[in-house]
Amino acid sequence: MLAAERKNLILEKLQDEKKVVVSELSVLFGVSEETIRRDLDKLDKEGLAVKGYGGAVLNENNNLDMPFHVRKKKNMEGKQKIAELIAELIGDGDHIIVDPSTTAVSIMKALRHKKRLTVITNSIEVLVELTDVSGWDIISSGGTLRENYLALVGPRAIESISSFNADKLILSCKGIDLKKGITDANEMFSQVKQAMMRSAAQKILAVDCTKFNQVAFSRICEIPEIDMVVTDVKPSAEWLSYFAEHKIPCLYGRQEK
Amino acid sequence: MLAAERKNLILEKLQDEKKVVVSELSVLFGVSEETIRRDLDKLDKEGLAVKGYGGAVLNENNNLDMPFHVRKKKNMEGKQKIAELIAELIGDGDHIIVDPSTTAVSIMKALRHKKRLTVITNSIEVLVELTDVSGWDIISSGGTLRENYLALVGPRAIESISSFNADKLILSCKGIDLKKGITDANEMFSQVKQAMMRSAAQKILAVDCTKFNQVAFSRICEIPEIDMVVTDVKPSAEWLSYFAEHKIPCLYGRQEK
DNA sequence: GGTTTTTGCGTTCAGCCGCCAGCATCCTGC
DNA sequence: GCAGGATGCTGGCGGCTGAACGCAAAAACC
Repeated sequence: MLAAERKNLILEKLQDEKKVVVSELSVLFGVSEETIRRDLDKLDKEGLAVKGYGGAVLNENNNLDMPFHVRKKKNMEGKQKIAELIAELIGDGDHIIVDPSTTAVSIMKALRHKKRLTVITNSIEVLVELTDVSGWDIISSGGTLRENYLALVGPRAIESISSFNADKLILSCKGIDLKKGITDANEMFSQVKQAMMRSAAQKILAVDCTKFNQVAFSRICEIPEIDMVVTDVKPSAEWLSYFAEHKIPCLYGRQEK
Repeated sequence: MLAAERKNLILEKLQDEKKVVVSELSVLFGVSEETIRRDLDKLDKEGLAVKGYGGAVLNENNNLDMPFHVRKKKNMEGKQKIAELIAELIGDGDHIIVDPSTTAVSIMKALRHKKRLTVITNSIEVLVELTDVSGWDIISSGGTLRENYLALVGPRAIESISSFNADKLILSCKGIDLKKGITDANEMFSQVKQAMMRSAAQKILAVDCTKFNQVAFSRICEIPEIDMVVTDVKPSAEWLSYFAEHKIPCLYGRQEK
């Protein structure tokens, strides 16, 4: 029995049972309790466990803030809430188009238990997220990789998306404004998104609260072209009356403003 | 027993059993423990294992730490060597087609300093690797995501690849055999690779030494259809004479057999 | 044949583990 | 609420085994 191996096994047990007891581990591995305590010390120092009296408990906190996805943390609960709402709108066997956004990735996580979905996307992150689901049809548009984005754009992307007819589009954007409509960071993206809108029967806009009253460079479409809006927090009265007036259903999570 | 071969076997054992013990490996391979330690050292440096007292345990961590599970595989120096050799064959401004493989990812790293390359690929990993290079044209074939692979396949992938005419193809495979030719794991992949061959003027096979005399399920092509072979270690006399006979240049790294 | 790489040997060094003593913490009974 | 016993923690010590290092021999490469 290797020291490192024992440490891994303790960690596994910890993850299964959320806690471990020094005395149990001692007899389980046939080593002294001091040794176990030293192992737990290390796990504690590595931030994987929290040592207490008589044993240790799992440090759950650590699973979420992985070193890399720092930027994705921005308004994670909001995106999570949106994802849950969207998941209720999608049925087994649906054909959906998804654009590139961190919200879209959250939505994919929330859709994992659905069956026989067909997903069409130009987002590399969405593809990566979906590599290990089974029974789905996952289609990547072709296209040119946009520098510093994990997204495919250009005429080839537009052309390939245009050849599909999907049930639903999950659309994201950089800004939504009463006067300027729905806008995105650049023309490449907005052109692809326009193609997506032409290829989907129902267009669902998934935006978190930070996008309201923002204007970005390139217009995707006017607001009434959207069939439904899903967001995390209740929009202002102004927005709600606008949506009501244009008969656009608007779903949102709990908390006010 | 080749050093690299031994290292690969250790890695396999490591992946099977999650841990290896220095003393065991020493008697298993009939080499001294220091030699084993040096091997484990390399595996540790490559991030594949974590060396500890008395042995090493598998490093599962790297599946999670990257934004996407870019799993590194065995024989990293071999792939590195191949990548360096390939880099010398590629000129600024070239149009190249790249298929999905870990070797291809290594090659992309080695090509980073080139200018104005056009890369056409169906590999998601290659796309991710290239998101932050500037001045290149990076084109993704469309297609269906193959479950558990980060690769696009199917008629759409084939169709879009067929619409290009590239200078060079960097081809990988699962097996190369004198009788059975060049083979890959499944039909989906080999069909796409055949399309790639039709779309490229020069076909360069990039394979590490472990692929020689291996036969996989689905044939990609006969060996003479390849224009050049690049590998990490000097192939056997049998292979060298075969290549000479068919006038296929063969580049390789240092060590014997 | 000269050079580079790989391997093995022997010495020195460092990490792992168990034991023990002293201290901190928890628990029970009153 | 508190006292005293029980249990667990900390730190030091020593034995042991594996690790690191330098050097030299051998193999392989050009």
